[in-house]
Amino acid sequence: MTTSERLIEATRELLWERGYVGTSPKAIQQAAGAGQGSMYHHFAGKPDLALAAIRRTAEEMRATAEGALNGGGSAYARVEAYLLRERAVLRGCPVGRLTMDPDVMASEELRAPVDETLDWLRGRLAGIAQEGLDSGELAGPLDPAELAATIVATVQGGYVLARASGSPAAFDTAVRGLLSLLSPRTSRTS
Amino acid sequence: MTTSERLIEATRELLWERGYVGTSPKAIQQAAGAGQGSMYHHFAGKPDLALAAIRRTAEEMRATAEGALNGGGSAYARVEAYLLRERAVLRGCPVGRLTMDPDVMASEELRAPVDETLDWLRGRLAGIAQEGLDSGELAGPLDPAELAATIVATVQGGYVLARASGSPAAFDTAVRGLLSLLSPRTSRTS
DNA sequence: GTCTATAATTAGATAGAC
DNA sequence: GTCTATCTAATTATAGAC
Repeated sequence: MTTSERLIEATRELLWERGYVGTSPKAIQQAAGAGQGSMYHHFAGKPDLALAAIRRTAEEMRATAEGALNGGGSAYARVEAYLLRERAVLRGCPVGRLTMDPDVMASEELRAPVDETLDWLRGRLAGIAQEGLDSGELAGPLDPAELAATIVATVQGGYVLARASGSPAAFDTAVRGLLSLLSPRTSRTS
Repeated sequence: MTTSERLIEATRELLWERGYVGTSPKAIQQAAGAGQGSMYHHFAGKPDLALAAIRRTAEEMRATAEGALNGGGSAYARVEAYLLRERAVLRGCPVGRLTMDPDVMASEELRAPVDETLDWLRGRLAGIAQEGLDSGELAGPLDPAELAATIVATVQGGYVLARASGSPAAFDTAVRGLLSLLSPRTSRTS
């Protein structure tokens, strides 16, 4: 792996673990096994390096989500596959956690990949929800965009609950609750 | 307000805005209008002051939630009141955001109030969900604890979506989606 | 209780040799 | 491309006068 690659990968790990504010150039250099001069040769500074790292992480998250969402089956089955896919729950979402980073949110450039990724995910899920409504698998009145936002929010919030309690169980519990609400297999009408 | 009070309040604001890692003693002192000696006289250091601030914020969040949840009406109405209560959405949850702070999560003492608050909230909502199930307002099979976790997760994740997009709208969208799923007023059976 | 030194360490770079 | 100074400011305190 090239030095530039190692710097980006080290930054990705540290951003995930400690966030932007909590990640120092020195820590990046040590994790990457690169000197100061090397880092500043390849990147203009911490924001520039973070941008490269965030873009790559965003791309990876998108690819991972797409892998679960295009697996075929009913709309419900695809959403379920997305919700139940394996996750490093206690590490949190490497993209979503950046929204709690003041310096990332303050930078138009750094926030853009975060926004675009979550926005893409919502759109993708809304499309699937729409299919479910069209086929009658999901019975309205339900708004596809609202459902999609609820699904993404449950996942992002599931990470919060899991980290707070120190156990992945809380994430799973939230997801199971959502799946019960979405489940087309059982009547829940009062 | 006493100096000690001003230090705690300033710390609460800064923890909400910038997190623990992003908040320096100097910034706290300036915001509180207190000198270094003053801060270290009243508190042992940054962790000690943060603990006082986090405990107070946790207590406040609990009181605010309780205010919405004990408003009377049906189970659905109380959950709705909680979900639709006014929030500084773009600021995020002052308790939930701490779960993304590595130094807070690494400290048993600092994490405890965060864990306890979200745990209390889940329990409180589970009780209300149970009432809804008992009265037939909500039709099973739904697990009260799962529903509660989904509700809290949707709120916590709603903050993430809102901050990512730079607009409170995403929070509202996620909440409306959840309310539609919970709504007892309409048949959604396939 | 509050204030002003003082200080070791880190943050975030720049400069220039190799 | 990488390395070793060098640099200014911030971080997180401690010491001791007032």
